[in-house]
Amino acid sequence: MMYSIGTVAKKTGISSYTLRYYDKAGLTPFVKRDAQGRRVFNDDDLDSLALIRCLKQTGMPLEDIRQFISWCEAGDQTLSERLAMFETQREAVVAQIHESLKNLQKVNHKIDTYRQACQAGSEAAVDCDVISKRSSAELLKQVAAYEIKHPL
Amino acid sequence: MMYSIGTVAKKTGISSYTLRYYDKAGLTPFVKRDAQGRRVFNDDDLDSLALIRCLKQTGMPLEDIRQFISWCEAGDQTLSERLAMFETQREAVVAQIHESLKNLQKVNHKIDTYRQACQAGSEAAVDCDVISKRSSAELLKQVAAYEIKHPL
DNA sequence: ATAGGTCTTAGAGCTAACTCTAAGTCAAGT
DNA sequence: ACTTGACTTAGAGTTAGCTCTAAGACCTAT
Repeated sequence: MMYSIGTVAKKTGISSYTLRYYDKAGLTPFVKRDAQGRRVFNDDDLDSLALIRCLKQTGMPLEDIRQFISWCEAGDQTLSERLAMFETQREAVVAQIHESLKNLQKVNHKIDTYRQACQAGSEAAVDCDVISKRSSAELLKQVAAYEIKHPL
Repeated sequence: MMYSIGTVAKKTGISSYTLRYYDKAGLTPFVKRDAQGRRVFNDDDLDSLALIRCLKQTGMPLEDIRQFISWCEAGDQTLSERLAMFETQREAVVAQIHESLKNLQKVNHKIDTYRQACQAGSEAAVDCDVISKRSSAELLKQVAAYEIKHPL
């Protein structure tokens, strides 16, 4: 299947402005053009866009993504660089999740104390601001519960 | 204990430029001044900074954090707004973790295939690009393993 | 008393990642 | 034939969140 930039924008939620910006930045050198010079996306291109979005979401700057794409274009002699990149990026994602779990813990604790404060009608009544340290296991269970409601 | 802006910068890793920027933006109206007009931070202020950082990390814009802080300054009649804010923010954090788990899954899969490709010396040999869907439970186990190495 | 360090302010500059504008091409529909 | 609409380009503008500069005040140690 072939898709125009507008169609891809709708399908992916990435605006056509942004898609052109990515193209100019060298993130999508694989996108072909038609006789009129307009971009024509195929299904592989959509997969690549999904990967670009994934990398971006993990906090990778566009410049690094561009590097990765150019390794892909270069072929098999860059396989180990690409593997190393993803291994580094895995560390980043796991650390990110770790950070988020800490933030979740803090937010949960705030919810606990504000619930009590709302009941009491006053903040002063509940100022034992010691974190009721929920275990990591409990936090993971909480995420897992969300997970069950909204599967991957 | 009292701390100068420079000391707080070192303690928190937030630059003094940024601390002044936050102050100008209304995020830290609680910070007192000395006779010379210099900012003086106490331990409560450090706690508030930690909370500000937490909210920022969960993706909340500074403007919303400013709103929250001004609710805090306003006292008990804003308790329910603050509770509602944290409840919303919890949803955001959980969704964030959910996104990160999806990204982790994708990155893991890439690592799997690039390992095989590196072995084979060629990408073409491994192009069965079907995601070897790891269960969410497995992903959570992976995070939990990290968790054990680097406890909260 | 003078140099160094830390602070103050207002405001300019920077970066990443868009986001949009202007001017123009092209093809399809009425 | 002509309008509509989607596309093209180069390049300007925007936003958030810093990051720094310049000019000056003040305290402390030599």
